[in-house]
Amino acid sequence: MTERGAPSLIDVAREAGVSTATAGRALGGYGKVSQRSRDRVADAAARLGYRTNGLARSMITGSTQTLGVLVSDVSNPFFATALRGITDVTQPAGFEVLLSNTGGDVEAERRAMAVMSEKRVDGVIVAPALPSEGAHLARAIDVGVPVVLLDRLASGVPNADSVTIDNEHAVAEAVGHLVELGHRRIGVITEAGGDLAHLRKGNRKRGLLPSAVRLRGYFSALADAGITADETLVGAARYDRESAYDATTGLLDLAEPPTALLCTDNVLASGAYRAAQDRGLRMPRELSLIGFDDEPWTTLVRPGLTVVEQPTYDLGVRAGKQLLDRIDGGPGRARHAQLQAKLVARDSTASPR
Amino acid sequence: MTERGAPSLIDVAREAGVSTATAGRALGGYGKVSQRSRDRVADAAARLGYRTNGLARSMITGSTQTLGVLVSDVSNPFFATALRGITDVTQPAGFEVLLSNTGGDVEAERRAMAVMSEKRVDGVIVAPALPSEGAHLARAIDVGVPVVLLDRLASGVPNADSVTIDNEHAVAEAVGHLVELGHRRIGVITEAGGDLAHLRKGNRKRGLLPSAVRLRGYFSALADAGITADETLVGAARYDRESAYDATTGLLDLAEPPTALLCTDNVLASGAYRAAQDRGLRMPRELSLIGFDDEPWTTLVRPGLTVVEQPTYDLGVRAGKQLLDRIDGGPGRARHAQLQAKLVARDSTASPR
DNA sequence: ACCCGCATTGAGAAGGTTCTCACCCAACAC
DNA sequence: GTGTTGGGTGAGAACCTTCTCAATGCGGGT
Repeated sequence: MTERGAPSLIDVAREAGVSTATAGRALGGYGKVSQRSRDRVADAAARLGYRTNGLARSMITGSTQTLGVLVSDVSNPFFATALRGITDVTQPAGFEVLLSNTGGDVEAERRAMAVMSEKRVDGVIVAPALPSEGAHLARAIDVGVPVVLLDRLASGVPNADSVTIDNEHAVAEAVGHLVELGHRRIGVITEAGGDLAHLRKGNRKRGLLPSAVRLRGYFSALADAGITADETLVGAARYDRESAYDATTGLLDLAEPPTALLCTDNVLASGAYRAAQDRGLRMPRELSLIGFDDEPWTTLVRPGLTVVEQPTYDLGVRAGKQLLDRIDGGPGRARHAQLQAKLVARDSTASPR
Repeated sequence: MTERGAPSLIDVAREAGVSTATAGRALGGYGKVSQRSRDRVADAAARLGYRTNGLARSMITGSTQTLGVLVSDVSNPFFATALRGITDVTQPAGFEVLLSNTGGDVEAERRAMAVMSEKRVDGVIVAPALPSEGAHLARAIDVGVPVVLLDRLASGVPNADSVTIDNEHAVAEAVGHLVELGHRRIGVITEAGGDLAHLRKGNRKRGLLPSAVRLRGYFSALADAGITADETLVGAARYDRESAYDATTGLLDLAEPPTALLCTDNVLASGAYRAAQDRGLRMPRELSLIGFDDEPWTTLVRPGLTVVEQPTYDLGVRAGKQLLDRIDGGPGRARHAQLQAKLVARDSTASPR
């Protein structure tokens, strides 16, 4: 049926009766070719079913027209949406996306980075699994692969561009909203556990997951409002709904439970929402709840969930654009873009009783 | 800073004092190399910061260890989840995924397929945007690129493997559930418009979108239950929530409105749910509603939505496995896997008043 | 008749790896 | 001593394109 071994430029050239140089020029759209030759080559190529060998081309041109994207989980709506933003801006520019799922494992991320590098991608967008570890990213930049950080700043990677959300401001707005409504006991459900004292002291943003930045933003927003933070109101959860459910239940069981709850993430928010529902708590009268990141369900649910809406799609778009710019412009001073989230007040927040 | 032009195998060989052949063997893990040579080469490579050039390797081995994935929208949870299934099974096997968003446009899909082909991917998984058009897929198979169809069967591609959901059975179960509860006027909200008479007559599955297959399943399930279908109960919508909202409102405005509603998709289901809520209809007492495809919100909402749960993640896993098998085993008779969906009864369905 | 400029073309190198094949040398059997 | 194995090695081809550079043909000016 089909001859194994696709026809090469040499075959096309022979069929058209020209040299491979001319055939290449005609098909590749570079250099000068007479109309006559162009036609004959095009004919021959069509006849043989010729497909350019991108590998050979990339080898000589030094460009693969391919970008690497490294995220921990594509099935997470946040990353899926950002990814869509990336492809929407890079595909029209002629770039394809090589996707890698790191599953949140730094070692996997390191390997993936090496593979990207071997495959000679023209650049990489990465949401570092563990922002404290950036050595492998720095190495990539050293060998000439542009890197754009997405959603989180890794430490030890001074030359990487970044596109992130202004989490501190976002949380400040959310806390401000609650304070304005009259809340004083404001709890938080967060994925970021660990040493709270240490977290509250530091002020660097590099090396922290967004949830940690948000948690710190929560503390400083409380301070700004003149409220002394109560660390028992910090509900630490793993990154899943059930865990958030339990953490929420824990806070509501306190002798003096919070009158409002801020979730640093949408997955956690769904768990918290559920916990409040199951307890028969009337939102917003008996509990105010704020989620992070907008999603379809937040408007479907009764009461509708007040959320901090992240410009997730734009995050991807900006990262894609930034990478294209960097590929085009070559190395230089790193650029850091920070997008603003905005509070969308719905019916899950109100003044406490 | 960094010397432009990465070190090549030649450099490593010189540094290690061996031939390029030996250096290649040591680093590539093929052929025989003495321990002594292996060590010296490894040292030299580390010293120079050598990275294998995957392009050159692929050119000679004929394998890129890369798979193409073509979907209409990665940000759609369905595709995002399936994609996760794909990567989870193909990455451990040493394959990377080249992703392309077709946006549901056949022309874009055609172009993407050409690019994949030029980049010499080892195989492709595709959810055809327009199942009636399969010529470009058939062409890929002809030139030796294995193709696995995901979620929908394209016509004119006899040699492609496929992994799909048994939509007919899934819908039959949903309709059966409603009939059993006593419903006779069962409406449907669907993305598949067009010629109903023609659709009801045919019985091929190729060339139809899942929503069309489901709509046909709806008709035959009604027939099986001895209910004569009323085509005014078919609410045709575009593929978005607002349109589903309107279609639902339309059905509920009928002189004899349906007592139960089946949605052929989760996006449509969210619109329908909203419409019922806004009308003040008490579910399930005044209206029973069934969605398609499970998602977090369906359990968050009150009443919880009864759904037909698709094994979306598994769909991806199976497609990935099938493609690996095909790459491994070479061409042969096409294999078609069909996964079963299952009805998950929650609180949005009950007997009509 | 001669030379110049211009448009087009072709031969061959380059890009970096793996594969083929011949060769070397030590070890071992007869 | 000769023949035979076999591990280890290296030279060079092969993969397929783009790039470089020299060469060709031709019209027009002198």
